[in-house]
Amino acid sequence: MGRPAAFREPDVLTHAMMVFWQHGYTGTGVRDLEKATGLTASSLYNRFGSKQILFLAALDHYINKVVEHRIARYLRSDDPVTGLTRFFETTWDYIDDRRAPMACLLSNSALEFAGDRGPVQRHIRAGLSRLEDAFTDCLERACDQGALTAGSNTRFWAQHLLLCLQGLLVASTVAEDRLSLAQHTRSLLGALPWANDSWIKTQEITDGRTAHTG
Amino acid sequence: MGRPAAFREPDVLTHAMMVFWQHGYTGTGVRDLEKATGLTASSLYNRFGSKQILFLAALDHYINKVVEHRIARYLRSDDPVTGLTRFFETTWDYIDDRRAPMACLLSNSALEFAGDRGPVQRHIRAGLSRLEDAFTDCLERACDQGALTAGSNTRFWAQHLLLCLQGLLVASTVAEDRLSLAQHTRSLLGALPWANDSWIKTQEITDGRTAHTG
DNA sequence: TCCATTCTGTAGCGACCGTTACAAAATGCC
DNA sequence: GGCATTTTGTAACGGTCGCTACAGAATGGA
Repeated sequence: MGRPAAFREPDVLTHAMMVFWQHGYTGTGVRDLEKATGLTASSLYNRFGSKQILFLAALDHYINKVVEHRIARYLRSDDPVTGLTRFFETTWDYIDDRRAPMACLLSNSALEFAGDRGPVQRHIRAGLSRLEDAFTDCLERACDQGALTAGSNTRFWAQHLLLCLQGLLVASTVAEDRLSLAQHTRSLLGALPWANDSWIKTQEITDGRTAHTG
Repeated sequence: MGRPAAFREPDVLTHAMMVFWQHGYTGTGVRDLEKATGLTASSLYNRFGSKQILFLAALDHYINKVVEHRIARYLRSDDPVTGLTRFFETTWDYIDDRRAPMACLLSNSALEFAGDRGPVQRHIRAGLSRLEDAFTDCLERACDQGALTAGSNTRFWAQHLLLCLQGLLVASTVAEDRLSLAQHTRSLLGALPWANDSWIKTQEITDGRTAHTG
């Protein structure tokens, strides 16, 4: 009972997420959140209690929507190798759109709350773990298909990919050309324990050359 | 002529740098800068003109002192391979000291000013270029010594190391154990085009095992 | 219809933001 | 000692910060 809310919470979280993504936690004011969501501070506080809690909800929303969507689309695709490659390649798809948020809300928040030991860090870690698990699954399937050498430590390499991904995200915010990003992505993926020359073959299919060795 | 300043600018920049490093640009208030430097806002504004300009000066100070010091100590050491390894390994030296600033002022600022196209991004790029050049030099010398395969694209691999370093820095802010950081550092460096088994040999000297393949 | 409950809009709280005006203090030069 | 010049400390500016008190609006249940 009581007066029904005039908004749908997922929409509010999506808008809040975008603002936090673009301007960071500290850089986002409650007035910005009012504009982005179309709600008044009253409603926001009535529903979420504080800016910090709203931020945590937006973080979770990011994990459940953005991250999970990319996992489902690329890392769980039928072809794990191509999916993995596409996952990385699409990381900087919006790099030229200055109005689009940059990099990844998780990485951005990780650095902004670097000294923190509170709930924010815990939520970030949860999101990164989800990615790590998805990478592991993907690599497991690549193993099963014989693309990776049998018995590879998929958990380790998943962590490794996650670490490299974060580097790629930071680099993408200062990169002046996207070509070099693509080349470095090849290198990162090339470091995995590929079986035979399955990696090279995949690369030849994708664009017909390997760029950097010489 | 005129009244002499009661401070040495390098000291002021060092203190300002530390605060920005820990709390970011937006997260640092002028009152924080007053406390950290021991100066009043009057003096700060009289000398630097604005918080933004002071930040840029602190960024340059970081590049000229912190980054340059690490370059000189590790990347220009007599043994380029060991130097490179130590450079990475010492990245998370202060990870357990909660009062120490986290990660790297350049990476932190890169993400905080991700959407920016102004002077901040230019200063960051300048600092990263300095690192890239130092990596290139270091790899060149590794080539000359026969540790890397002759004719390797050192510029590319330097950029690659820079990218991986940034990933390592982000990861170090959320890492719960430093052991895995060390293992991933081995992987990152192991992806370089080492000649023969010079890399393996170096690793055996350092700690007697390679951790993750299995 | 009246009530309890929940949500919304207005208006404003005290605190802090980056910045500045202004006068006193400290120097070199005459 | 005066004077021009620069730095320093005090005090405060208008604006924004996160947040909230409060009254009105909208519901379901009695």
